[in-house]
Amino acid sequence: MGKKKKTAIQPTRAEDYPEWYQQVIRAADLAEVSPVRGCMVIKPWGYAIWENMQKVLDRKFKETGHENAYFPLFIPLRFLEKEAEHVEGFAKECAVVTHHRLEPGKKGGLVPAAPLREPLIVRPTSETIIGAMFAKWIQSYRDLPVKINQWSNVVRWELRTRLFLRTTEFLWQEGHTAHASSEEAWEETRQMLDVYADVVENYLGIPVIKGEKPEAERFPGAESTLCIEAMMQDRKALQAGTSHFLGQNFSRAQGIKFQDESGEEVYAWTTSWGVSTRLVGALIMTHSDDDGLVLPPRLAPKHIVLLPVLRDESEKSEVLGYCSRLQEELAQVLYDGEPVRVLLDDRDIRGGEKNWQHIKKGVPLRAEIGPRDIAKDGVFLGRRDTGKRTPIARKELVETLPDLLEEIQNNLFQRASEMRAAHTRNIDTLDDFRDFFQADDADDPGILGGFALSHWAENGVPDRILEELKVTVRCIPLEGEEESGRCIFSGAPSRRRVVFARAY
RNA sequence: CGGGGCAUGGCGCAGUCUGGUAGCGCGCCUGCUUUGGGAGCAGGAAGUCGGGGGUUCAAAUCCCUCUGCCCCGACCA
Repeated sequence: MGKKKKTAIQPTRAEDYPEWYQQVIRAADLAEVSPVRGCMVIKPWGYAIWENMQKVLDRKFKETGHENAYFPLFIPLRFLEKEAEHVEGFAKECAVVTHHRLEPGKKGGLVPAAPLREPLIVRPTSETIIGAMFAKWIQSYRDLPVKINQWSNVVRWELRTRLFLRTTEFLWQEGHTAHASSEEAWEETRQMLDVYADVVENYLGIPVIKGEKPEAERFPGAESTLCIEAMMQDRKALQAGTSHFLGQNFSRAQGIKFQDESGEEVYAWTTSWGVSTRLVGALIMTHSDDDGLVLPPRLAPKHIVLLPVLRDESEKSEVLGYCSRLQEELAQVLYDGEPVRVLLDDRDIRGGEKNWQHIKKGVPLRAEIGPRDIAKDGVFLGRRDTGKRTPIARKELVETLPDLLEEIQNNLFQRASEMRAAHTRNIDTLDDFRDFFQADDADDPGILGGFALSHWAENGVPDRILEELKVTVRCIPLEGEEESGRCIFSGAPSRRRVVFARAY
């Protein structure tokens, strides 16, 4: 009997994936549930990851001509009522503010007093309030396009929450733009999807499929919803970002109109697009292993942690001196256009314990530095992605650090791509489809399927087999070759395969 | 909103059926010994047992009631 290898996270992914996810978050100290229903507290290590995402996204928004602004948290009820589909889509999950004062209650405590004349909705998304402002700002075709982004929090009263993936309040950015023509708005919608795909693939290291949502999954009020879909390690799909072409639906509802070059009054074409702290969840579920979080270097709050090996007092000052000189030296090195982020962890706790903490937090590189290493003017370097640990000379470390970090970055993307490829199949019959999503897999109990690429024709009728298997159409891919075939459910003609999966 | 469960030191739990001095593991603090992959031993701090009411000589335990949370379903970035 071989002893089971001890993992830092228990249970393992194979044993209980949802519980593993929670434990990774706890072990990496990313976030925890708050005393407030459905809301999380994002702790410094988790927030630093989000800040790094924000930084790169914000830069790309500005490079594509967008400006940041800020709109109110509260939306008057009547604003939301203007777009019928939109109201219906969000009505069930809104937090509503009905009072503006607290008074001592008769039985003690405090009770709401002073009802508001009109209830205020805590924004679930800001199309309506931003649209109302756009209507004021836009009069002439010369005022267009208007391209605004807002970094904010939103509230959706979800019935079931999971840290980062779905919480009552979450952080996100929402882009809102208005254009003079349909073509230009479409171009914007598509451009921002490309920006998202770029950031998610090249910074988060998560391969995505760009696609369009089928009608049933569209954003309420949108004419088209584009999305990027990623496969998590339990082979479920996670929607990582969306970009909506809103047509003239919202501009009609909110009176966003302008005079065109011929003097005619016409409605603007609008878009909206967003990504949220859910990306942190995607990051966790894509790269982490049974020892905890694994971070892609481009987003890691720290690239390398220096771990002094302190055996006794006499060596302490020499070791710490070497470490802080190395810290300064490494901080001069540039990676991804910025100084390498080095942490010197000189806390007075045991070396093994300390080492494991950084493994669980996903720091890409760990350098153990003791008298033996210093004698050779080097460090003992551990890679989080591969688990390899080897001695390396200080000079070589300093010279190759950017390449090494980039290699880790690429390796993670590569690994995730291979994982996705291994669980993506073309499927052409109903039997195969059913097997794919429900056959027993001895290697991964409870983890089934993946992405099934099958022909499908949208007919508005929910399919019983899909409901039974809990599978949905994740997207109709935008890229890749068309191929004529027949819908595996209805037999109706189809021009391309779509992505089916279980989803978060 | 339907169905099921739970509430006991910071975290995870036992104890409740059968009422009788508040327990365990982890974590935390102190000391000694250790130290190149999650240390060992010894000592210590920390709980009005979710709130309110009742039964009883006596309630974490029995009864009533309220509140909160979790799981399954519906909703869902």
